[in-house]
Amino acid sequence: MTDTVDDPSEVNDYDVDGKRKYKRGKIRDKNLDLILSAAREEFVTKGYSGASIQAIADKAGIAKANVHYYFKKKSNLYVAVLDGIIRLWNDYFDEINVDDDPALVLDHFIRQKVELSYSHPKSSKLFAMEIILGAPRLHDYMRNEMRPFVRRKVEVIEKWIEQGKMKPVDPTHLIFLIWSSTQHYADFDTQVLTIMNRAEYEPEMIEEISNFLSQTILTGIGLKPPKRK
Amino acid sequence: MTDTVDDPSEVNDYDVDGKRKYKRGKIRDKNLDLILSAAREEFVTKGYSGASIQAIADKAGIAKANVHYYFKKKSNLYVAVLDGIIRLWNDYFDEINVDDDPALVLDHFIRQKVELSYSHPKSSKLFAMEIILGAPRLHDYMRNEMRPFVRRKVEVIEKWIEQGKMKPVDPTHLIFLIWSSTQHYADFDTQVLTIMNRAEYEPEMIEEISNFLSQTILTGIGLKPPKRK
DNA sequence: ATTCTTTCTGTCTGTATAGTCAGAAATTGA
DNA sequence: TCAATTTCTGACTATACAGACAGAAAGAAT
Repeated sequence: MTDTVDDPSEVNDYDVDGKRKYKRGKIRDKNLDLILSAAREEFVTKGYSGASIQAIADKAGIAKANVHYYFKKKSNLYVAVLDGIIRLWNDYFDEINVDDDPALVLDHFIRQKVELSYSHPKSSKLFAMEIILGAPRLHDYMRNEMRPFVRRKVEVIEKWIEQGKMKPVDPTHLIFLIWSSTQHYADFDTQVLTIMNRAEYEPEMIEEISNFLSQTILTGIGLKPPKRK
Repeated sequence: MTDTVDDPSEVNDYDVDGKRKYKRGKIRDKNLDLILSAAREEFVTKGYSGASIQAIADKAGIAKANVHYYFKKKSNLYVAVLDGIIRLWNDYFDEINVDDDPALVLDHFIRQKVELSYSHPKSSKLFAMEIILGAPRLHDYMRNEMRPFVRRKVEVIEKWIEQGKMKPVDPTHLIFLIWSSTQHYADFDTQVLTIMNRAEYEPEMIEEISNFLSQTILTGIGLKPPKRK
């Protein structure tokens, strides 16, 4: 886990031999957890500037000064929250390779992303907000992680096309299409639900959405959507 | 035009007979313009809370107190900006009807939305941010304008399906798919450009994007994309 | 029991910022 | 020219908030 304190040298869990100097207490972990999830909630409903440490502290049931004990500056807390989101994202990213069946892989990818939007809408929104604002804190991540990730997928898709497994389409735009259409249901849930006249998503809707997107996109690029029972 | 001041009765352009009491000056119009576009810029890069009236005033070349003369409260200015965006949106929404050719209409709709994302990225972003934050100021608009708009389109698409003009797909999700995939290029431009390793969009890219989306989506719902020369 | 470390908190400070206000300056209309 | 109206501004107020800090409380290790 990335250090959550400002200056890692200030509170260092490990000595020079890599052995623990002290047991990282349950207290610390519990509080970090409380603070991080309160922060996620606060940041996503108010935006970075609109969020207040006091509100986060209240939500977490912790004194404001104690939040500052764990995270010296607001921006550190924010980065820590984003960090968690990126880790979550990466866990879901799995690699694909040339021998795989495009239809199966893309179907799985789409369903996975819809699922993620459904299970972690707040994370999706926070990530979206950060990018809309110009991603000042995510530039490195995007250059160093996102771009290579996309490039690897693009290469595989290009091979598939060479092998005649699918119609020649621009793989990058295909990935954008999948990202945008799936994340839409998390990021714009307010709009989606208002228009569909619902209070919240139901599992059947998620199934419906996945089916529609998988069907439409796969067909759109000349693949036969895999059968679902 | 909607009144931009807080209490419309305070500064009223019209007397009881509906005749102008005084000519609305060029000064006023010019300044409203300056302020609104500075505000759009500021809000979209900082978010609502992060934006400061001072910064907006500076950008507009107007004293802060004078900004408050035109817009008594920050939130009024913000709403005025959103108002402008919605008006712009509505101008682009054109009605469709049963006799139209689905492929032509949807192709046109997609290209129109990509074009709008390209020409007004900031408006798109601001709108997106507001919805992500839960659309506290847009609930009415969505219930009263957006939902009926979607419903009208949905009805037409359903008729098309009955007439066998296209595959049976859920029209609402189709509209979401078009919205999300097109707006993505405006809202997430930072991500898109970083991944594509470009500094900014070029007209050819816009053409490329439109072609890809129109091709893929139309094919996906069983329509033959119209020929382009 | 003693000492060391971590955890916690009340209080304080400085700063950024929305919004007010009284009156000056400019513009317009007669 | 004069009076009415709009436009503009500097100075001020109130408030919300991030962050600092010193020291108290709790916990762990010996």
